[in-house]
Amino acid sequence: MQSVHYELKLGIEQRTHRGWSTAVSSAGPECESDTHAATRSILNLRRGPIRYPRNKVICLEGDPADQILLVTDGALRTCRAFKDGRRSVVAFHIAGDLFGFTGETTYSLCTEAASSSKVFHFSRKAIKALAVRDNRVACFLLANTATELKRLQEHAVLMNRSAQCRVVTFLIDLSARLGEETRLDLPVSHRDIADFLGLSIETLSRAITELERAQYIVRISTRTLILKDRLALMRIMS
Amino acid sequence: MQSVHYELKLGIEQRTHRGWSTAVSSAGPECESDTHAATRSILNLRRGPIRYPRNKVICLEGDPADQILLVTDGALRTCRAFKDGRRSVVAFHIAGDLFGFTGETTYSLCTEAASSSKVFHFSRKAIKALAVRDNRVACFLLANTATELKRLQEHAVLMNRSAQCRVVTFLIDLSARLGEETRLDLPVSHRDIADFLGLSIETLSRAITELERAQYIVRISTRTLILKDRLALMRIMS
DNA sequence: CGCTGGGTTGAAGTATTTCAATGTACGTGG
DNA sequence: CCACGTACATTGAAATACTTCAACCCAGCG
Repeated sequence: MQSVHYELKLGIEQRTHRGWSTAVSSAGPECESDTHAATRSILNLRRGPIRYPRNKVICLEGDPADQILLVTDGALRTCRAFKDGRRSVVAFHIAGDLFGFTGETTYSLCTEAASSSKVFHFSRKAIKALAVRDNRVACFLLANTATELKRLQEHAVLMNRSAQCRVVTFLIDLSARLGEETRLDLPVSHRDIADFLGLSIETLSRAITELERAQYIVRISTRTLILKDRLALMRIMS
Repeated sequence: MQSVHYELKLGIEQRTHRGWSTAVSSAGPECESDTHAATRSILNLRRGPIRYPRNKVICLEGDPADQILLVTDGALRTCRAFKDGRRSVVAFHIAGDLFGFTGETTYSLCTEAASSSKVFHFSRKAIKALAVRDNRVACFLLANTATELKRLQEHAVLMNRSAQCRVVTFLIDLSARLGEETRLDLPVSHRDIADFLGLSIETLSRAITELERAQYIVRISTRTLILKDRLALMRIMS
């Protein structure tokens, strides 16, 4: 295995990419001084990286929740499928995101590769044991879970808003997470985005078309957009 | 101040009520053995209880996030209001719920009393300091945050479903949280529920009327329902 | 070359919202 | 105790945002 540099991310601005080395998200200034040590301890427990092709199921709903994941490349989705063929995507996880911590003994959601991805696996038991010994680790996990919580709260807020607003917010948000101001390479399909935003793919498509017609964005291809007029987009988010 | 018994809740089933003594939610079996000690440590830091009348703002969006709340009576809502007069309710917090932990330095949501409520306040700094010294506390906070996360995930899933399904799920869910099988005393207004479910009050009202017409529930008053046919309700949740 | 999966676009259908009117509970003051 | 006002809830009819259905396009790939 090649030597690896782990870069610490304390804010989206500081995200950097170097090979497949990855940044681990940290929330707030809570344990700032100790975050580095905590991530290092955790990373020592890593297994992988394992490579998953697009649409590969990583954790199934109902499986024992015995692992925690760190995405180093690509994008994962946590979702639930219904009998009628519909599906909800609850969250996307991109490079740098550590997730999968839960109080439950089994996963209540399914985790799949939304695009070809690389993932570190951690034994939940081992991390838990580490957290009990070392409260920098516990604090780190707490901060991480708080970040996930915050993101989901914003998502909940978003769900009461119009299709146009949801789409724009998603695009701006994703561009921030990816650390790209203007060029946006969608790491997930329209289907995934639609299921995430609670819209049909058609409405999503139409919303994007509308944004292009208004000259706020430009479509290079279906998967890459240029956010041309961020101010106007922000205004739509209102 | 009267002597108080704090009852530990490890599952909804075990919830009990005795005077204003309260149960503190704990998520999963993670730190099971230590939860009691952790809650005791935390509770030593309590200030209050403070009584809030309905609609009283407790934390404003943008305020420094320097406290954590434990509801002992009534119900709170965390929400965000928009310029156009609309509002999203992100979560309800009822007796036994500890919340407000965040990685951010300021609150991103507003917390208000959804009904007349009693609340313990904790200094976030003090709790944080405690967590750093005592990792049972850190684990407890982690478990608690994980519970909040889980609840929000389920809510996200719910938002892609029909109005009828959302309403039924809300009712069943709330009855479980309140520990009442059949009789459901709504601790929040229809307005609040509608904003929580992303529906108009009219659709909410119609959905409930529909359930009554189908004989699945009975309306004692606008604020108290009898869940008559849980099986049928479950079927609608599908 | 044609197939397949994903994306776009238009027209028709539908669930939910909005608007408007009526009803009901609750607290206040006479 | 009743009258009154206000806030909340219900119900119907009209409007609409979004979905569904269907056709078409387009890129990647065997």
